[in-house]
Amino acid sequence: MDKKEIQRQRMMKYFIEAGKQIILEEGVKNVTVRKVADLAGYSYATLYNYFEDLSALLYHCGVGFLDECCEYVKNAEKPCGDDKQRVKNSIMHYARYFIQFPQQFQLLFIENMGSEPPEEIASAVNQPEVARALAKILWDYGNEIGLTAEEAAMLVELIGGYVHGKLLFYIKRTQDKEDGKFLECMGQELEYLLEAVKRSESK
Amino acid sequence: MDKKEIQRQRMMKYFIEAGKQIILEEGVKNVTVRKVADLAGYSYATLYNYFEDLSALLYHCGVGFLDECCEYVKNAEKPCGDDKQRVKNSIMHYARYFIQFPQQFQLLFIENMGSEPPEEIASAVNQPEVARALAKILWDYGNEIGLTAEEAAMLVELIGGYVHGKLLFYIKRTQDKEDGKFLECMGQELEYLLEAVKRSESK
DNA sequence: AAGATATAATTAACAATGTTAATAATACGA
DNA sequence: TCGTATTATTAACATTGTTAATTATATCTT
Repeated sequence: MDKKEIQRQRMMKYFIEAGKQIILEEGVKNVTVRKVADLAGYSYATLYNYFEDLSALLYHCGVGFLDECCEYVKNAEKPCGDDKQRVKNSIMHYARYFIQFPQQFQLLFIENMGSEPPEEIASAVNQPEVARALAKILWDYGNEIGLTAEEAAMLVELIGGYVHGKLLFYIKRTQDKEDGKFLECMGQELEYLLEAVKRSESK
Repeated sequence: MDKKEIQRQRMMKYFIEAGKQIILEEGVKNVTVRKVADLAGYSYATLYNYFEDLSALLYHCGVGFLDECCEYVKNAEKPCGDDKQRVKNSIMHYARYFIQFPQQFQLLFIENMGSEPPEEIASAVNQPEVARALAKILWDYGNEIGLTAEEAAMLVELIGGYVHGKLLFYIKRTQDKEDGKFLECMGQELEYLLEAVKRSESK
């Protein structure tokens, strides 16, 4: 009965894996219907039996990468250090992931898909688990140091905006390759912000 | 002698104006060599006598928009209010410009040109006047409230990252149209950050 | 001023792209 | 085993950026 569904899922996975591989090796803008189908072992038109269009396939690739990113961040949680350092470390690992895989930032935050994500993965795309997890970590920290709910929410927005803005600049700059320096600066700036917020609270 | 140069500049302007118009009316990704040339009153191949390729034309459009943005921000400077409010207002106007003209943010910060900017406008693209102006305003403010040079530099990075990150999210969300709410939140968040930094300084 | 030459503009053409329609192959049920 | 429904493939189309070949225009020399 849902034998068909199993087969369909499997086919989709073949195309998605091919797409992810090309994204990693050649970049998002080099993903082409024919290349993906070739790599998956099918003809280009076959792809359209499983995906509305190319952007639907790319959204599915994005979900896959988001899962990997989420796991990457979770695995990096070290219990050592004080609360502020733990929070900072989680955010830094999130950034580190995209420094390591710039194409995924390109896909998830920069590339214009030209159409909405497929319904079945819309929430995974628009409210990614990793984003919610980081927001929660930050929110809890805010509460711990005595921020009001509004202040904690603003802190989440401030840091979320800051991290993605910096990453946007980093990814677009083709020449800057000194990852270490970039992450080092980001660490200092996060440290400064978190410390300022904390000290401002205990005025 | 440089009669030729004058003519060349004029021709370039025709194409650039056509490009800017299409960007405003149909968006960056709908700019096409043939459309631009049509609107400028020439054949598509003629464009290549004046621009290396399409992305060179787009860079020139970007410079034009950056100039307009710079003027927009400068004209919005109101002398009323305290230092913090003046600084906040400048940043808000910068953001307001891109809320009003999302296509320009798309062009300047999101779109992947696929090649480096033409040499003669590389600095205007990479270190835009408006960015330097805003950085200076913020830096001066940091000094006024007693920050060290390093701290002031970090504040510039924090706010620059934050603003562009938030704009990135706003521009990519196709459905959210409530500009007022977005700018209102940004105002509150900037206020909170600036206040936190100030209070943290006068510990 | 007239012909020769350099410069600029246009048309024709190409390869690559996403996408769809027509066609071939395959699987499945009676 | 035959007929039908499903799935895969090939052919085709319109657009895209870009270049080569060709035509028109301006400039210079005598």
